[in-house]
Amino acid sequence: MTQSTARESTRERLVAAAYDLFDERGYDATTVDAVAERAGVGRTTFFRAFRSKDDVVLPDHDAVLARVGARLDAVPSGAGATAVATAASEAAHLVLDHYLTEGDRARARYRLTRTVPSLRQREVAGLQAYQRVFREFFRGRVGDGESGEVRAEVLAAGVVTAHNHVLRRWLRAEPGDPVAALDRALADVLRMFAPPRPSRTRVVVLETPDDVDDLEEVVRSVRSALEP
Amino acid sequence: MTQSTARESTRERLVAAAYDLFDERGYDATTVDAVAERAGVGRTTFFRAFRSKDDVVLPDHDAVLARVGARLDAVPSGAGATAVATAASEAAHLVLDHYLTEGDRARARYRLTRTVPSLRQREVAGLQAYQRVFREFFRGRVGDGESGEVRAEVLAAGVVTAHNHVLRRWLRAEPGDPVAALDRALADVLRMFAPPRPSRTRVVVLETPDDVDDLEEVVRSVRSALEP
DNA sequence: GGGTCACGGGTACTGCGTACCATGACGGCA
DNA sequence: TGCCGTCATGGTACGCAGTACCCGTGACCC
Repeated sequence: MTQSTARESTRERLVAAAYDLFDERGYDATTVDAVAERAGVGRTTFFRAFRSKDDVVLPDHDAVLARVGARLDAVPSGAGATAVATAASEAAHLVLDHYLTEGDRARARYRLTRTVPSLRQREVAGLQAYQRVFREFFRGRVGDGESGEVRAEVLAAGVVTAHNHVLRRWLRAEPGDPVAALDRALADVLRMFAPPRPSRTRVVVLETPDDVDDLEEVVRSVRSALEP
Repeated sequence: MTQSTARESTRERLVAAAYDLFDERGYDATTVDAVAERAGVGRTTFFRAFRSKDDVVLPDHDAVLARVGARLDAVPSGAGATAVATAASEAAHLVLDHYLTEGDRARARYRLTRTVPSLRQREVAGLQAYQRVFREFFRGRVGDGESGEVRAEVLAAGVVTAHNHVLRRWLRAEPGDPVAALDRALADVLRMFAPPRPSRTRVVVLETPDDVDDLEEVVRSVRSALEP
């Protein structure tokens, strides 16, 4: 084995361990130490393979952003939701080549050539699920001291990340209905990015009389939410 | 003195100490301990006044996000590109006004007299990538019945991104006049949220005879739009 | 055999953010 | 006047991300 192959193996083991733990405990509850321990390597090795914990989910981030932006730039003004969803899907697929390892890439290419049409149909509806992912991600993180880069790039990278994770699980060829597998993977993504603690804080803007009426509804909902 | 006033005073002292230290050492080199010490309060008090170190320069974050959402919710589903773009621009300016008021106050009090590390190149490139992504997200959702919540989510991400970018650029000011650097950063953000150029692409559905009649009208309007 | 080099491991450190507990000031109350 | 609840504050300890530095190991070359 050459050195580069050995390093790739270590990196792959870290990725597998990380995603396993993300599935089990969620992203925030997964520590770097746990990832390194499960991968059977030291903590230092982890930070040599990845610049940060986020880097496991968002490798080579800048290149990804550039490619996504270039693909989206090709969408003409006034295009409908389907065109945008297709572009997002294609952009995500575009970066899969950058994300997946050699072995996964071969499998991905093989499967995508046969299943991309149906996948795209699925994506058009699935984009709304991704929006939920983003919403949940933001709810738990915006303004809570997360680094600015994470906040800034969630929108652009979130779709790629979710897509990546979904396809990564999907391409593992789970037996059974692939659509059901995709749904399970999506559920895993939602759980992975769920906020650590549900917020009991509600922000209400009062500018019009209707806002006051809405406030009463908010009060009721909060009150009921606080009931055991 | 009431308690709320005393707490406000503490908060103000913390803000003053923080910007003092940001001025002297830069944002990253300023620790929370140093801010608390200079303000003459304990570390715990700092985290009671601000949820995080970022919160010192990103105050009232949730409220601002709510205002953005409220503004965008006022746009009816199916509104045209101009209405959405206008709402987005107004919401962006609303947020920027809020934050830049804080910034102006601090800027008036504390001059950035020291040169701190210059803006990293990847941040400059990143802003352009965000610009494309956000614009495309908006463009794809215009008129397709998406809820205002989705638009709010997207623009909130953009606003947070943009504002954070401005502040980072400011706090890590480039060599030269910090005020001019801030103005340039602001100009970038405002340009980022400027309404996109009017589309020259029209999607026409032909299902009834009336549609054909409409096509002629479309042709005329496009033709006139193409006139200089 | 010895030197080099890439890689992994270990250790200690800084800093952010949280949890928990003690304290002292303030105000109500008997 | 003295007791007591409340609350802002401060101190301490902890967890975790990320960095710096040093050391061990094994492959490779001269």
